[in-house]
Formats: sequence, structure tokens, C-alpha cells
Amino acid sequence: MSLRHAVLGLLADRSGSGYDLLRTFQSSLANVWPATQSQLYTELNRLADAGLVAVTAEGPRGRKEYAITDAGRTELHHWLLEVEPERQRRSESLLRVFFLDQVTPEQGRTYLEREGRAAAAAHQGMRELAERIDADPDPLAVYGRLALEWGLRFTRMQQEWAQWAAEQITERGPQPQVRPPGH
Amino acid sequence: MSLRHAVLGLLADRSGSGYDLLRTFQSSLANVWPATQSQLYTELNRLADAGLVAVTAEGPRGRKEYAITDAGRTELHHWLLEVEPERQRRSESLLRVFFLDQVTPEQGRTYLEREGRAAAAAHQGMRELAERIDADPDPLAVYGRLALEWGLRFTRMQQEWAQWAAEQITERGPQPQVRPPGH
DNA sequence: TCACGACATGTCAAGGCTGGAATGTTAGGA
DNA sequence: TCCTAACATTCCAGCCTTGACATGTCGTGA
Repeated sequence: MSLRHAVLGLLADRSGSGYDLLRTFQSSLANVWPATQSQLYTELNRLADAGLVAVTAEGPRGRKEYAITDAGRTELHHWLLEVEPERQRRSESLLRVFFLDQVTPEQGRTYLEREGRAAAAAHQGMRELAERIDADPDPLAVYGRLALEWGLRFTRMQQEWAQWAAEQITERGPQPQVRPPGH
Repeated sequence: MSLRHAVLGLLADRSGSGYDLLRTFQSSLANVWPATQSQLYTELNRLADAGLVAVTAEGPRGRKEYAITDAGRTELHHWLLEVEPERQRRSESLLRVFFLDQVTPEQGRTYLEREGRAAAAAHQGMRELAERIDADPDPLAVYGRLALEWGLRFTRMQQEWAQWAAEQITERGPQPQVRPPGH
């Protein structure tokens, strides 16, 4: 759905080939909208068919440089400002929490502690990235920095929540929550 | 992918028909793993084929009551404890933030303020739900309450971040970030 | 008794995503 | 000069998701 707009947004900043875009997706955009190689090339062809981007140059190795068109820019603005974002989220981690009554409290606590550690590790990685960015600010990445800050706050929240949730289980003490296989 | 485990988890708590499950999906589970009717019925048939659930009774109106099997319970436990959760998330809201340099600072601020209000509203809704639950605790929903707390913390974080981000734009002052259509 | 809302399931087309395979070119270092 | 890593694109099968359509039953209140 939004892959189309992600590509448009990238090409609005600067023109590039599918290969160029792919690297951007794998680095900065990977955390908010992952995309695979085949997805990207497919989408570029679709966008070109729709007239939202155009091939402006062909380079060696069959390289095609894409640029956004006026129609593409219009579509991008429309999406940014007038289309209500899809805020619904799917979270496999959280889905599991609903079913934690299927395992022992110890196992549940172990799961939450693992989630907490994963969040802490992600947070640490982002902190290092943030320090690098703040030390050498890239004026083009002002808004990327806002997104990164979101990530920092999110992972911190996640970590604190996991710790709190694990404590909840401990405090309530083991309850008869397990149904062994076989009814 | 995980719809299968969501269904197993629900049936592990209590048996029920597709229709029963559908209502659970639309109420409590909707926030972490939305599913449509056709998806659900398809998945139930697949699970039955795989022997992870079984029809234990047939009622009026063609109602089929499904129950989890031992194999299903084993699979659920395996998934809960031994399969690394998919933590990567897609966020359309955040994707837009990356491209906010395509609009004027005023428009960017407006977008962030709208996001902040949406988060605040979601937070309020969850707070009311939490109050109702805490006033009349359902022992079966202990873990659901943990998930709800996650939602409360998430929406609060989201709201605070949006406010902070909007201020960032204000403080930096309008910068030459707009590229008008037509290069 | 009869209409209607809730109960209940099934099917399908269209489209998107995943992961992999296939194919070939080019620049640069050993 | 030759090899290799990086550059660069295309295609595809299989799967999941979405959204709609189709079909029918049962209980209850007017």
C-alpha cells in the first residue's frame, strides 16, 4: 500500500536507480517500512506505468535512473497531508502476551525478560546512531532524526514495560493458569 | 503467519465456533492482530486439516465448535516459547515523518499535532477501558491487562513525542525545505 | 405468524508480499 | 590480465490478505 509513497518520498529528495533506493530502504527506512528487492523493482515499474515517476537516464549495467514527476509530487503531497494514516498496528510480541496464561508464570516471566533485553539492545543501537548523527548533523536528515527519537522513546518504553510486566507476574505469585496438554 | 497461533491461543482458553472467535478478534484482539471473517474461517479449516484443532460438536445453524488438540497445544507452546517473535514493525505514520521535508514547516507541524491528538484520544479510550477492567477484574484477562498497559504507555509516549517533534520544527524555524512541483 | 436481526459458514477474485532464482555488467585490486 | 565484489534488473511460484458476495438458519418481539 504505502510502499508506493515511500518510493515517491525517496525520489522526491533525489533521483536514483532501484539499486540506490534499495540501499536506502535497507539502511534508514528499514525500521519503519521494510521492503525487499523484488518489491521495489515491481513498484518502480508500476509507478512508471502510472506516470508518477519517469526514467530520466540510463547508465551502465542497465541502470535506470528514476525521477519523480509532477504528478508524483502531487500524489506525494496528497498522501502526506490529506490521507489519514493507518495507525493500526500488528504486534506479534503483544499477541503472545495475551496467551501467556498458557505457560507457567516462570516461563511467562522469562519471555518478558527476553523481550526487555531485546528492547534494551535495540535502544542501545539507536543511541549510538543518534550520537553519530548529532555529532555530525546532516541537514537533510532533520526529519529522520525525529523518527529516530521516536525509536529511542519506543524502545525505552518497551523495555520499561517488559520489566514492569515481569514484576506483575512475580508479585501475583504463581497462579493455577496452566492447562497441561490433554485437557 | 501468526493468525494461526492467535486462533490456537484463543481455542486453548476455551472452545468455540468461528463466529465466537470472530467476536473476540473484533473486540480484545483487534488492537494487536486484526483479522477478517474470511481469514478466520479459512484458517480454522487449515488448522483442522493440520490436526491442530478439531470439531467437537455441531450446533444449530451449521455451527461447528472447535477445540484445540494436543498437537495444537504443543504447537502453541512451541511458538510461545521457542520461536523468536517478529519485532519489526511497519509504521505508516512514521514513514511520513521521513518525508515531512517535502511540505512546509507549518504543514509538518500540523501533521504532528494531529498525530498527537490521535494518540491522546486513543490513550483516553484505553484509560476508560482500563478503569472498567480494574474495577471489575476478570482473572482470565490478567495478561490482557498487561497488553493494555502496553497500549497505555505506547499512546502516552506517542503523544509526548508528537508534541516534542512539533516543537522541534518550531524551534528550528522555517527552513528552505520545500521543493515546489516542477523541480 | 411473520419479519428482522443475530447467528453461522463458505467461496472467490484481485492484489500484495516473500524468498529465491536467473542473468548479466563493470570497476578495481592482485 | 584475470578474478571478484559490487552493481543492476527481471521473473516467478506460493502464500496471505482484503473485501465482497452468497447462502442459509434460528429466536424473539410486535
